[in-house]
Amino acid sequence: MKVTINDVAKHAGVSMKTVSRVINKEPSVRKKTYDQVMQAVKELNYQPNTAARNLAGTSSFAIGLVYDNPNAYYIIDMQNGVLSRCKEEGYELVIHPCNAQREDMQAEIATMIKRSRLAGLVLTPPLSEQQPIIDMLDELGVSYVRLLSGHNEQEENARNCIYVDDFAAAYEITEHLITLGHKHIAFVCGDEEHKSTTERLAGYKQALADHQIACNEDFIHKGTYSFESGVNGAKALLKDGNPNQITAILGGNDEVAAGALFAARLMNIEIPAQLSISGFEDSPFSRQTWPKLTTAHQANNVISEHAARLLFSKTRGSRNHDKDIVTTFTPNMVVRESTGPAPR
Amino acid sequence: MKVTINDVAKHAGVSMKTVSRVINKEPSVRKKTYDQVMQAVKELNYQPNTAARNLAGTSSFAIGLVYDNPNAYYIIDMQNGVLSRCKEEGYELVIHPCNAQREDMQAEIATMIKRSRLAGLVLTPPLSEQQPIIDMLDELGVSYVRLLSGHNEQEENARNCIYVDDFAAAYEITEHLITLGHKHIAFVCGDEEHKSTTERLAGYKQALADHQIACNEDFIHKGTYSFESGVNGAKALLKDGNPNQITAILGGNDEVAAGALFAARLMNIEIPAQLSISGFEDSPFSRQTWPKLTTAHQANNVISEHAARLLFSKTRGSRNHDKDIVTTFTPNMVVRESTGPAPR
DNA sequence: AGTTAAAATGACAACGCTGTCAAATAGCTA
DNA sequence: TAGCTATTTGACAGCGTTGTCATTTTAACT
Repeated sequence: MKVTINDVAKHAGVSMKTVSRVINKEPSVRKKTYDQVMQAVKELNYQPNTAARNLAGTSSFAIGLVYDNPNAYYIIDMQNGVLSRCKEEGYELVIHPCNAQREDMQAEIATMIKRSRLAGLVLTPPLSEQQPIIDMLDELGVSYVRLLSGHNEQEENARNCIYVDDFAAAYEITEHLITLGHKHIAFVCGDEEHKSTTERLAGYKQALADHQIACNEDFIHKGTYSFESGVNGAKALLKDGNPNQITAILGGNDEVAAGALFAARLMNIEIPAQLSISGFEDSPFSRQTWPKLTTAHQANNVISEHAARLLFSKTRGSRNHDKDIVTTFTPNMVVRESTGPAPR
Repeated sequence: MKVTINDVAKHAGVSMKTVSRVINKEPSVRKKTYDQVMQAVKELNYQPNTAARNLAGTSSFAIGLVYDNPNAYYIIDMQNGVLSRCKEEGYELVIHPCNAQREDMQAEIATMIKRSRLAGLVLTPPLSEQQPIIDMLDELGVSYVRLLSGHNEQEENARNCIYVDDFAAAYEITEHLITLGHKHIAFVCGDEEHKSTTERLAGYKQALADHQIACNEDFIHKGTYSFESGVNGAKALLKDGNPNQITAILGGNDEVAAGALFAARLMNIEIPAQLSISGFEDSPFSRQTWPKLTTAHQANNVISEHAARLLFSKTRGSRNHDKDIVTTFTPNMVVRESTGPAPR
């Protein structure tokens, strides 16, 4: 029933170690030997025991995905991307949702790493932005890859980062609205402490500046990345009969935009005839509102797959070529029905 | 740096085996000894090595979550529920998304079980409904828990099932609509092969029957559990000026309902003034539409936590008491703004 | 105090694999 | 063909736990 490496070795007429070499794709195994072993593996339907490999080997065959993010779509995409890479490499994925608020979060992560002897970690925002965590990981000597908002700064410490250029995306969307004739464009920010918020806001401001549109601080509403925040933000911006004559709202993400859409509906405002609204991220969500959201497509599963790729390239003896790993992703604008020409 | 069980043993002045007993909460350890060991564990900050435990022990410290479901909210909730239980028990969770379409799915699952020597499996619908998979698991001798639509039938093989009573929930929602005066109530089904579809449809029919309302097969639209299907379903049901005078639509789930909402909007139908729409599952989604959806709340994280609980109660020497494990959950109706009195 | 059963603890060999290092073989050159 | 190096293979000892079973300690009796 249970097939061990020893069985395979006997069946192929070689030593256990040679089988091990084949399994691990180590070099210096003659083609003929390799084939013999593979044949035996197939015939016996041998499955290497992960626990034993983890225990005996230098590094384990598991990586971790750590997140503190309430957005289900985001997480699932991230997870799937990393998972697909793991499958490819024969690694296991240990997922670890956590709460940045909690005091013991760091200790918890450290515990997990030790217990599972993780080979590496993929960190998603906003955790990836927290220096204390990074410091702890460095101290523990675990390799990790951070998903960050921004663009590759060519810095030394950028080696283990994957960037999403939110600045560029926000710039593009804002410019799109400007081209449509909008002059009073508001922005409902996501969580202040997320770097994506800063980046998106900066892109928005830059686009305004480049088109000689003064940036009115009243047009910027501070909020969080949630539907409710979108509702409140839009309500606040448009209250008292929209004195600022806002004709477009940029949502911090799709949920915020959906919230703004919701608020607009409550106020009997026609979208996009009277008000344009755009989102961010292109979650499935943005296709399930009415009207559908203009947004910036961010292929989270691809991004996270590359994160895992990068991690593996560092973990193992760089068998992978770093060359084909993209480290900066720029979301593309997707124009749908929620944005239109500015009303006059 | 690395603390082993041996270090703890020395520090506490006992044998390795005794430390092991403490770690595993085995009986027959004197309180005094127990305290000594725990103290040493704390002082040295000892973390048991999962790989070694998996290798040496009879069963491993990992369970698997297998799913084939595109619904991100559903998966995340399920995952979180199982994960919280795992954390409690010191287990790891191996997640395994898969595609029921693929030929090699079964082999893949078997491989995963063998590689990781999983202690058990949690199966979510629709995979949990597929007999071939169940047979394979039985053959492999792995313990598992199935999440199913239906109610506990007290059958022998129901021992490892957690039920969600979709029948009752559909009945409740339909009755709610009937009470509001609706007589022409349509149903947009989810995927035909999902048991939840059958159950929900049956509940709907039963409610109609109990209230002497004839069931018109034209009111039943076969579709899938997707937004698009909701759009298409509603369009089909209401086309040509709504000849059937449908005043309410029951969506197969929240996404379908949101799709119906979308379609209604396209047709300039007021919700709920002209048409009531209700969903199913109470995903975050249902609170982010306009108007918010009436739906049936299904606490997926609680449900899955109980699934894990049940699994652990079977896996280990029934240290857990089966008694406090709920095996049938009935979703509660949540009335929001998408349903209202029937127009006259 | 002496006997016996029950409870608590410990010694030691697995678990299935990989790292280390030594041995064997192959591929050269002279 | 001997002599040498580079390549390929194998023997064996761990990795950090737990299972088995023997041993010691405690408790509960005469």
